[in-house]
Amino acid sequence: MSKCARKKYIKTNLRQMTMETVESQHDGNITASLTESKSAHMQTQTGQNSIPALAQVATIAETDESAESEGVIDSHKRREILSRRPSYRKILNELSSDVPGVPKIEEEKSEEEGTLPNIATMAVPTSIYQTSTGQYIAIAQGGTIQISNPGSDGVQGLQALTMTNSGAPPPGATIVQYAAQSADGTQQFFALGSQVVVQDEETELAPSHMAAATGDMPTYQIRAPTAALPQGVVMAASPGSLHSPQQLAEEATRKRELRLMKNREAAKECRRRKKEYVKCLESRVAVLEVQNKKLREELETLKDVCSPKTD
DNA sequence: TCTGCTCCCCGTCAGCGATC
DNA sequence: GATCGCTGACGGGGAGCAGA
Repeated sequence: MSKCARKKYIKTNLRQMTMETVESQHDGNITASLTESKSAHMQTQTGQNSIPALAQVATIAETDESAESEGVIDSHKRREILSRRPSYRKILNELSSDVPGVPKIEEEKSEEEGTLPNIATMAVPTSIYQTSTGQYIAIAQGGTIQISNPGSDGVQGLQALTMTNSGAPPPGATIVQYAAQSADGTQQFFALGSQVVVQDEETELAPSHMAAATGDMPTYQIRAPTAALPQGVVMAASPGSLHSPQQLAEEATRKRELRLMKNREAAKECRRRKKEYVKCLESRVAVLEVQNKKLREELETLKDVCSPKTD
């Protein structure tokens, strides 16, 4: 079995174990199964195959080749099970409602709702981008660009937010390069062609991390000297206006790029939630272990008190 | 220094459920 | 029924580490 295949097979088995764990949680057997799962997971992370849980997986993976084919056969069934699994947020919130002290994952107020009411009318279908440092850049109607720093780290040096189309990009495709902080302290966008996005005059010039701290977000304007509409923004063509096959192809490419971009962001968010979920479960395990220990001690104490003394 | 392994992160695809 | 968001699965790449 190749390294990659073995790795995936182990992953799959671990995942199956985790799934059983989650299901058993819903049945109320939280502590034991969770602990098992956690230990299995942690053991795998450390690569120590002498520990029982991993040894079990390793045995499956390395000595029982027939299990692999069975695993392939069962993959559809497993997939069916997995596909019905509720989201992490859902599971966590269910757990939270059962047990006080477990923080809930907040329903995210989407940036679209909160800060960008006009996004729906914008040409760029997804108007919120995130830089590699977590900054959110939103393009609002009229070419206004908003930058939001979720953290307090501020922006150091040059960052690039580049959106390109794989293959041959259609004319008009958005290419945005974001220079977060230039040497002279100003912030600029470089959009398609030679357009420069400059800070809105009405906005007070403030460091981005300050803006994040105060909630004030600087706004930016795409300066397009020759066009009424900012050319760095891809305007959505109405279906009726698409005639030639080339235009249709461009539209399809644009849609695909948009979908990929959205999915990319969704995957990031999903992974973030998953991490949060796992952290929460781990902290719960810790709490329950302490609780369990206390109860055992209490039991022993009661036993000592109640049992008749023997010589 | 090189090689192999493991872990982690990311982008993409596929499939499902929810919503319109 | 179409669209959208979410998430598991998959494959790739980089970083760190241990052994040759």
